[in-house]
Amino acid sequence: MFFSIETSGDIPIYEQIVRQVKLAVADGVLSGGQMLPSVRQMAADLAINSNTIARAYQELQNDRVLEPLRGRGMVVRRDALARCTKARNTLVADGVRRALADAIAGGMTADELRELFEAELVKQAKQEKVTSPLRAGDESCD
Amino acid sequence: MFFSIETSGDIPIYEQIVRQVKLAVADGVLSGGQMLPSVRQMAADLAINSNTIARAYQELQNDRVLEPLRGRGMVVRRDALARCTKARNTLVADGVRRALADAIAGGMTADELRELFEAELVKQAKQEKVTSPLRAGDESCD
Amino acid sequence: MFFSIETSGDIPIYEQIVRQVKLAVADGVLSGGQMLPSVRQMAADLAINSNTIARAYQELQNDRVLEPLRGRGMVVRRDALARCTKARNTLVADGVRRALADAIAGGMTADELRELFEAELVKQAKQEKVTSPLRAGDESCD
Amino acid sequence: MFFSIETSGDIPIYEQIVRQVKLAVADGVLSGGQMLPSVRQMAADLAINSNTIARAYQELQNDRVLEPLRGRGMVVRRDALARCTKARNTLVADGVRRALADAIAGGMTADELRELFEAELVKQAKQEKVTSPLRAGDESCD
DNA sequence: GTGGTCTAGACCACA
DNA sequence: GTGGTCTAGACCACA
Repeated sequence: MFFSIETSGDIPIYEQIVRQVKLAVADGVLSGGQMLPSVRQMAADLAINSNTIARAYQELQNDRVLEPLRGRGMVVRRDALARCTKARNTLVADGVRRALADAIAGGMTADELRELFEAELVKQAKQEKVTSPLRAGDESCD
Repeated sequence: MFFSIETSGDIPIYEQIVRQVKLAVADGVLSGGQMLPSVRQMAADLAINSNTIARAYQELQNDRVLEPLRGRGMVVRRDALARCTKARNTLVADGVRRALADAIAGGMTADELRELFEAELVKQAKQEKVTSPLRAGDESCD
Repeated sequence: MFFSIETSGDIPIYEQIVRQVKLAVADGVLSGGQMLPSVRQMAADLAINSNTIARAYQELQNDRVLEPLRGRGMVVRRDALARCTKARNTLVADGVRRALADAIAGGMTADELRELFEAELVKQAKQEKVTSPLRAGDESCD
Repeated sequence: MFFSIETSGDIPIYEQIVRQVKLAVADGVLSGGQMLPSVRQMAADLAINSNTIARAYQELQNDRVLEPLRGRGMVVRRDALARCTKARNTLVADGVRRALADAIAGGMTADELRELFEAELVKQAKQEKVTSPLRAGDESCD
């Protein structure tokens, strides 16, 4: 479990955690039945107040991604994958939609947009290679 | 100038105005020398606190998109187009970048992403035809 | 807006508020477009910490019952009625279901249950008459 | 004795056990003089911390449903039936009462409530036939 | 004025 | 040990 939290920046900490957990489940990095670090543990790891972690866990419970095992901690629900994949899709689609709306309102053409999209896609794909251990050594110059 | 403001939702009102003005300039709907409605006028039109409009205008002035016309209101600067086009590009690119980052973190493949992107693109292009006054009367059945 | 909060008892305060708001909307006492007391106001009225109220409002926002009017406060959403009616129905059905399950597991017969149900129903109906100002003076002996 | 325990969900495990024992006694499935599995046995069967079982047994002893048989475990008291029937009645009545209170607060009419109640009753009665060993083989198509 | 976030710290029930 | 709730109080952006 690796979370990267930005304490400055406009997204609330608990939201960052919620989003990262959901994306990790969608990605398969986190799967059904797996336990999450305890509230206190994670608070210590991230140097964040435990109330903030508790709030994130609470929200993940409301969203039926986690379930409590009484007295033992929080687990990823067996049926969380479908839900998180769906959440990821709407999250991404919403982002794309908003960006497109701005682009069109600003007079960008479809072709300019496609170009921009592909450029960002290869940029991130390249970065992904560097980050992920899977194909290390494979990446071209940066 | 038609603005559409959402008083619910997560984007501050003043920021919605700033963005819409910049995009309108980038699009060519607003061009150099054109005047904007007075703070009072716009506040009345949008049923919004005039401080909020004032703040938006202030930010647009800081960003050198508008300039005050001594006691007669705000005008779009002659040199605003290039600046707004640039602003639009980074705005869109940032949106795309964030969406891509989420998508990749959530395990979406490049192909799934391209598909989603194209789907949203045609959706918005279609809507654009209906909305925009440019080719009114041209659109086929919906 | 009348809320009755029990600070002792096993239901969290913020949950009590959430439930009462939803039921009030379902009942029609609270309707779309109506504003709720500000967080601070309600905290003062109920003599409860404002964080607790904020948490309730937050949950009501997540459940799409309330929406924020930036800088002005929280309003009941126009489409909240249907949602709250549904929430009420599942809330009540769940309660009934659990009670029935216990009853059956404990060997109660259907007829005993019906009797108990009707008894409680008239009891509460009577109390309702007393509480509600509509038909005061109408109630029989208690 | 078959218990079904939910480790997620809002009811404490020890309380689930207490309730299920009482209901079993009220139902006649468990009767006076009958022995319960030892704390260890039951903890092993249910894959649950033995402290939790011990706590449930303790509470059942306090409520005079079980009594210790000097070093040989716990037995159902001869006089437990009446007590458990009463407990069952108040348990069910409380549940019904709470559900009714919510229903009325939410503006449900008495008739809607009766309909809902009857619907749940037949649902559970049907399920009961399938579940219970009493009339296995008797149920019609589902 | 409005709501939202975060912290520090207390206290609780539960396993 | 686990999570959950609540308080007091600070700080923030926004209208």
